[in-house]
Amino acid sequence: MEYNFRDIEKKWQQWWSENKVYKVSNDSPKPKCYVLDMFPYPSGAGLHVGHPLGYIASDIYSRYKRLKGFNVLHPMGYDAFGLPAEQYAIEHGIHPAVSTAANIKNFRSQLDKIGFCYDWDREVNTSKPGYYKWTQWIFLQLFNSYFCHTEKKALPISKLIKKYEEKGAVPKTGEFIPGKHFTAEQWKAFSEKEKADVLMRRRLAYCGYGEVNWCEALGTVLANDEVVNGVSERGGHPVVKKTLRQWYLRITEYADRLLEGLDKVDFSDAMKEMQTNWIGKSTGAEIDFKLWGGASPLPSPGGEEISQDPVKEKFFRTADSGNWHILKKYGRENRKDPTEAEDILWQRLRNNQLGAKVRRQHAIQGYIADFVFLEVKLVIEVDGEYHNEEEQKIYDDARTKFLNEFGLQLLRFTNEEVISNTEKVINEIKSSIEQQRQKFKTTAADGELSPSPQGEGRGEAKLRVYTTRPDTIFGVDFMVIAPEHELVEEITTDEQKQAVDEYIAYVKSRSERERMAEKKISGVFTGAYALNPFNGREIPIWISEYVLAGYGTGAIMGVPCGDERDHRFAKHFNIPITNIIGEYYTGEDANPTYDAVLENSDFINGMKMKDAIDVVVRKVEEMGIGQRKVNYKMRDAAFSRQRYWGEPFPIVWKNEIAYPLSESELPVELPHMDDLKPGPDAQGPLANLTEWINLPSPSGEGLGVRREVNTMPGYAGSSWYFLRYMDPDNEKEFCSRKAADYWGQVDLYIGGTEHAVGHLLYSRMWTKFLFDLGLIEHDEPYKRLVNQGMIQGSSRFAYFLTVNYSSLNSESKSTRVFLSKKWVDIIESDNTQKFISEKISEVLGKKIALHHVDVSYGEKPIPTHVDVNIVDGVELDIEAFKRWRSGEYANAEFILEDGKYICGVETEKMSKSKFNTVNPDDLVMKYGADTFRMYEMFLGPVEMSKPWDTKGIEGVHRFLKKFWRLFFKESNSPSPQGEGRGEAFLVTNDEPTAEELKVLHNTIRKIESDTERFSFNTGVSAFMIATNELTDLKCHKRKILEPLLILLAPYAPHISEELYAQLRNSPSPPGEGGGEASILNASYPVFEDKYVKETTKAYPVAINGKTRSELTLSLDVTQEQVEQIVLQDPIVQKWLDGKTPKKIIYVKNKMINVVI
RNA sequence: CCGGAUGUGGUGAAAUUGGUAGACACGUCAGACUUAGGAUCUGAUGCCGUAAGGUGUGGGGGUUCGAGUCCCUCCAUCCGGACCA
Repeated sequence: MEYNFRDIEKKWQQWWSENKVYKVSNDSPKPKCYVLDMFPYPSGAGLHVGHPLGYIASDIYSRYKRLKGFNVLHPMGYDAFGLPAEQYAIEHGIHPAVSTAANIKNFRSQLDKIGFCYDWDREVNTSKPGYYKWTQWIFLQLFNSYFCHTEKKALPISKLIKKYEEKGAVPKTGEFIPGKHFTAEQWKAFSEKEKADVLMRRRLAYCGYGEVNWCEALGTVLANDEVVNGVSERGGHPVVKKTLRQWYLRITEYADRLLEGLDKVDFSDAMKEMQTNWIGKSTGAEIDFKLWGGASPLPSPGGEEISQDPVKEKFFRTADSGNWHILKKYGRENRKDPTEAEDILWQRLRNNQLGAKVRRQHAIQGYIADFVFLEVKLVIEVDGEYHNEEEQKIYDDARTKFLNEFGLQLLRFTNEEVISNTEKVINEIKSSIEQQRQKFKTTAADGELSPSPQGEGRGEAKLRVYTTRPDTIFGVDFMVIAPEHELVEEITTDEQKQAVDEYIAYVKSRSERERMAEKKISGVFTGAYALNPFNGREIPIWISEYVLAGYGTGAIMGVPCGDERDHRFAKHFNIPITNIIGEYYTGEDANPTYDAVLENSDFINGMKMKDAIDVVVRKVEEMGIGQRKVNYKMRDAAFSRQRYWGEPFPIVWKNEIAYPLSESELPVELPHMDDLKPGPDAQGPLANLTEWINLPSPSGEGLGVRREVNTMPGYAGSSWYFLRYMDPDNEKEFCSRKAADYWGQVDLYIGGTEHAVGHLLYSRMWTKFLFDLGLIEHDEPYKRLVNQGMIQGSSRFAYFLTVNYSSLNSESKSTRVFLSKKWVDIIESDNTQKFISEKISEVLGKKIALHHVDVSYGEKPIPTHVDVNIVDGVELDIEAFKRWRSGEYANAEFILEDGKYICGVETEKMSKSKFNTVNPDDLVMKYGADTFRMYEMFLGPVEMSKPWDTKGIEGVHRFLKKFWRLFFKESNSPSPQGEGRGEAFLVTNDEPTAEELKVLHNTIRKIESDTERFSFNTGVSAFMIATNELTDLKCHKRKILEPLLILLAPYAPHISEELYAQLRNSPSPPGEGGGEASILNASYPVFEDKYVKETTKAYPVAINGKTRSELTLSLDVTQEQVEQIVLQDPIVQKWLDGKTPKKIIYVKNKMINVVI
């Protein structure tokens, strides 16, 4: 009887499905085991052979654990929301719901063919309301929670409100900063809007502002990888950064716990390192540097006294050289100090008292305004008595003009006005704010939440940097600020303005990715200087894209002798380098050492760098110019997308305040839309659905309640799906506590490293959050993580030259001539084109009498991808190639080698466009699922990336056939169908020999340990070895084959199930309820040491480390005995050549080495 | 650029703790059986060499009786870098 895998696999897949053999119960006396594959996105391209790699590994493991007596949860489902479906809809007019459903259907049918043991009754789909209701529900919990820094966990926001009502938000130590801190009384006086804004600063899901890649031409926001060289991938339109209101998850609050949690999980060190780096915790200090105008003092015009305050000095110097009166202005200010009037006004304006945030003494384009409401562009000036002075008037007018040019409204009061008629002044300011607000249609929320790296409520002109190396403070030779830094505009001098503007424009056109990937050093000098607070040294301030706005303060101090990037920067721009680390710095390369003894470093001279760090930080804190600071590279996770195909937010807006919907209003279903074009003002498509957006006001006031139109990102649904599998149909909860407690953590999670920092961190955070709320009992979702390698494509290339020729009786023609690889290599190396040209003439000449042939000399053969499915190894199926691509190459000519066309080979990413994808369906059809599964495993270690080559699959298929022949004699003559086993069945009930038992038990040990440690490739090879050995021994004994079959069942379930049934003398599947007859419920064979014990060992005998001989010795020989035996060995004697060995090394059970 | 990983025959790979490098397969070559072979079986196969032998795990250096494995250094390739999932 032959191994008819098609019938066998079909039969058993059907039987498994009909009998629901993979259905898993949440209630079992067996120990539980949760094996999970990373959530697949059902892409339109379907599965290629790379995808199932991890699924097969986890399937083998699941089946293995089941045989070992575990209740195994092994589910599968779909991360069905996502950008590709939306993009497909825009391009092809197919609704995402439709294409996604079709993709899922295809996906499922592909999976089914491979014979996985998923419990399909637990399938989940993130785009179904029954699922995303709970995604929205969890979002609401995040929205309604804050992170308590004392308890280091999430708590309900109601607790925070209570705290504010009772105690306000006052600092335990340090100064009370208006705008940041407030008293309980102030809290109570806040408007609803103000309260909402304050709370928004703490919610775990919050609204803020963020930059996106905006493409005006496409009217849409683009993903980073949709932007190439500053233009959109589709269409090549320009892309710029645009600031939009966005939702965020405050994952940064969990940074420390995400780091600590890594100690509790079994992830690879590489994975832990990647997450650690991503979180990027660093300890350092923030240090303020005062701004300074320039290196050499300008001659003092008119004998005016020059300010001693470098801050103000700076603005004098950066002004137009003709503006000598500005000096006067700052001279005046310098004398003035905060006036009584200013103080009065400040007390009335600060802290949002007029519904807008105010800054005092804030620098704008080289001017320092007394008060500025940035959000409404309103400037308040309080003047002394000297505004009648002629020149001051000129200046004031010029200034007003200037401010107007920048769209700033200026309001001017005298000191007396403010002091004597404060209310009037306040009212005037109030109405101006209103006017301005109308004018700009901005909201209070805009200004409130815009980042303010300068510190709240204080407009002093200083540059705050973050550094992890405060010890290098005296090695600072320049400052670098991010191009987006708030100070850029303010500090840039007129001379440098053009250069800076050009540079900013250049940076704006680049993606963050490109900025970080850029090798070339770029930057521009602002013209401004900062002062080193310790020695007063002037430090030039530069702008460069290698400093990112989002990290630290968006400004760094450049220490070229100690930092590689700073060093390159200094070299490139010829900035002199200060050496503070003596001979540690060679002048060639930076040395980031911590061990050097500091030089040129004032009060820390002679100190070791690592010791100096603390000294400097303390000094900085003492001086009040900065503080110790822990920083994280990780940023809060952007949680909204300007897209259609995602979860709608359960949020409505009223008067610019976000209100959560109640649980009873969930799910907020995604409304149907036919046209998915973007909404106005960079909003997502949902913004076009007026009737959906606008809701009647709950209090009956009519209009004004609008739905949130953003949708959630792809990782929303996938951040908690592992919990839904535990209780997929629960309509009352996202997952019952009972189910969550029963299944607990995922015991084994398999997926690619591409999720290392995205999905894995988010889902870990959500788990911690749900844990904080007391909804689940684990705060780490995945106990053990295995990363599968990527299967790359092995592309095949054909090479052609375009040849022009003419025959004697017709006009000239042009044709493509494909050259086999050999000729291509010859052309590339020897340049023997004449030879090739003759070949071409020869080929063409067979058909027509040639008159003239013209090969474009100097042109190399052009490689073109060939579909790997029409190439056998490297040999091209020319006939198939001619039919390929609707006959594009039907008329091409071929120059062969040995009658074959040999293709070139290159390893690339597997993708349709490279014609190197291999569909598992085809392989399953040709060789069967069992062969396919085992071959995928046989390719190499699961964790390793490797190129796919279908060639080797034959070997695995041969193995299964050989294995089959241990049970059945394959007859050459076809036997009548349905006859079942007859005399062809070879299995006997004879007692096995010691040798046979040794083979079996060696295999049990090997397979068990290999499966346990995911070494499936060596596992497959162990099956091959066992089968080869048993074939040699002509072993057909039940007592050997049945345990072997159980070992094989996780790897090749179909053939095992069939042979198991045959062994049980039941040629057809057991009937209903006959589950115990299935191999799935067999018990795993137990390894017994006694069958594999050895008494002797063939030792390699090495002379000076080189193996020269072999001696078989008993395992219990002593060193003396070994020396004696070894010295008598003729080969050893030959190598000794009469000499006495210096030493004989004998390692029991390993080797013997004779040292001469 | 930053971070991670990987480099072993013609190919995929094995060598679990520093101890016989290349198991198991693919491919290739030779042979057997056969009307036939893209079936099956047998043998050979890292490289140089008729052989003895030499040489060999990306390159260079080191530790060791002994290094694919440990250390230093250089190089190459692949993956990820926050709106692809």
